[in-house]
Amino acid sequence: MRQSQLFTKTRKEAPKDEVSKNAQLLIRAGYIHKEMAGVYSYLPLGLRVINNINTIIREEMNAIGGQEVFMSALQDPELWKTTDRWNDDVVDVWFKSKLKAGGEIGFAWTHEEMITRIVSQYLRSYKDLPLFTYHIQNKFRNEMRAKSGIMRTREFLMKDLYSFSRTEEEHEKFYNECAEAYMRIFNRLGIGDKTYKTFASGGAFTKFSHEFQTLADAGEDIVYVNEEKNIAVNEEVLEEADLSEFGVTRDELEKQKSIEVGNIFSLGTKFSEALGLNYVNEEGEEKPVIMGSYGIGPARSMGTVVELLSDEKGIVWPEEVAPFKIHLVEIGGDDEKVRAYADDLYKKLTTANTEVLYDDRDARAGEKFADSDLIGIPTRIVISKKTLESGMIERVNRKTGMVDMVSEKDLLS
RNA sequence: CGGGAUGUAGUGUAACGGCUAACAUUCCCGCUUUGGGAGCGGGCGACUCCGGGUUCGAAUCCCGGCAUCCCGACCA
Repeated sequence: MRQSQLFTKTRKEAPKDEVSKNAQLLIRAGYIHKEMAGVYSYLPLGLRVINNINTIIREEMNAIGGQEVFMSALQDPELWKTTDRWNDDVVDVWFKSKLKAGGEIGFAWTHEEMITRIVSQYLRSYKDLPLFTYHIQNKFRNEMRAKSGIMRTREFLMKDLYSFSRTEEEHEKFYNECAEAYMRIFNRLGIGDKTYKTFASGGAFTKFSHEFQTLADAGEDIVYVNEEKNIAVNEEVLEEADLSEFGVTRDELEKQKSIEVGNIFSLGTKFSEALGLNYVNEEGEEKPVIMGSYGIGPARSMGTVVELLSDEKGIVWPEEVAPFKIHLVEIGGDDEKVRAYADDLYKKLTTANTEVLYDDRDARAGEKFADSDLIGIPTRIVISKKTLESGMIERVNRKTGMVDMVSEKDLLS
């Protein structure tokens, strides 16, 4: 798209009420807008990033058999009463409202109850299993304190997948496949080398659950890591008895700050029993379905990428996440030849289906370069009188700062 | 929810209880400039968060509310 038509603009200074690096950079570059504490809107650049992240998540979830649905945000109190999770004393993050017609309504903070009821409408036989459903949708949580920019908000996008299995073995198999898919996702997001599948306490049905923790100074969580052994555990399972199961000792672990970018856990039959989600097995007996729940926050992941990969000049997006692949910057655009060439190149690139942001603004080079660094598109292409005279095109790598000259033909191929 | 702090043009900052609320930036106009947020001139933009109070006089002091941030608690 042409940058002259992009309605957002960059700013030199971040609002004083933003302290976190992710929000400061994302606001300065025009990716997001803060509505109020813990509530952010996504602007054109930001939405493109979120969509890219969601695409990665979808591809990986589909690859392990996930079926995408889209569940409503508005929640039926009666449904939640069956699991005793409507009660404010049990769940303290509810946003609730009254219906004009009478009665109450809730805003979804998770979807176990809803998906279980939906699936129960269709699932009868062992032949229907296993089944994996997921959706990407807004969650609402009435947090006591929002903080850390887009990392901990009251309204946020979440991908949650729910698995339905016949046996523990079947459940375990998918659980592990999903964990592997999660690591592929974080690798593609560019934060894989800092992200650990972390042991956490399990709950009623399994001894352990897992969090995906990305080591970062901005993190709110604490994990204990052994990078060589590729093992991380959270505080809940720091007992020696647990640690010996993982093959580490306490003094081999280093305490580090981290961001929880995902989590997976076994639900056992808690929801299936509460909501009557049973299937008939080969012997004709009715059995409760074994469930699992698997979450990733796309917006929190976006914030984590910014926290980890930005530098003093601005954001540095990984290839797959970036809002555009190429930032085409023309300088000296009052020269008709430069303008015409840049226009033409823009046309060729977009025709070739390359996502390109074209800085066609009537601005000086310094301002354009500063903005380009701040916005953080991986590859910058510079067109100027100089490049025109050389017959080559200047290409700058945002991450490394490396500059090379390429021919138009090589660029387009 | 406990503790602390802060609310002034879009943004960042200033202003002793006292003149028309100042400066920078953004934005608009003109000239100049043109490879790292250029320069000069002119201009637009503020019920100083809201409501009370004290005072001859309040951005400034007091009370209440609201909002935002930080620390803690909390956080499937």
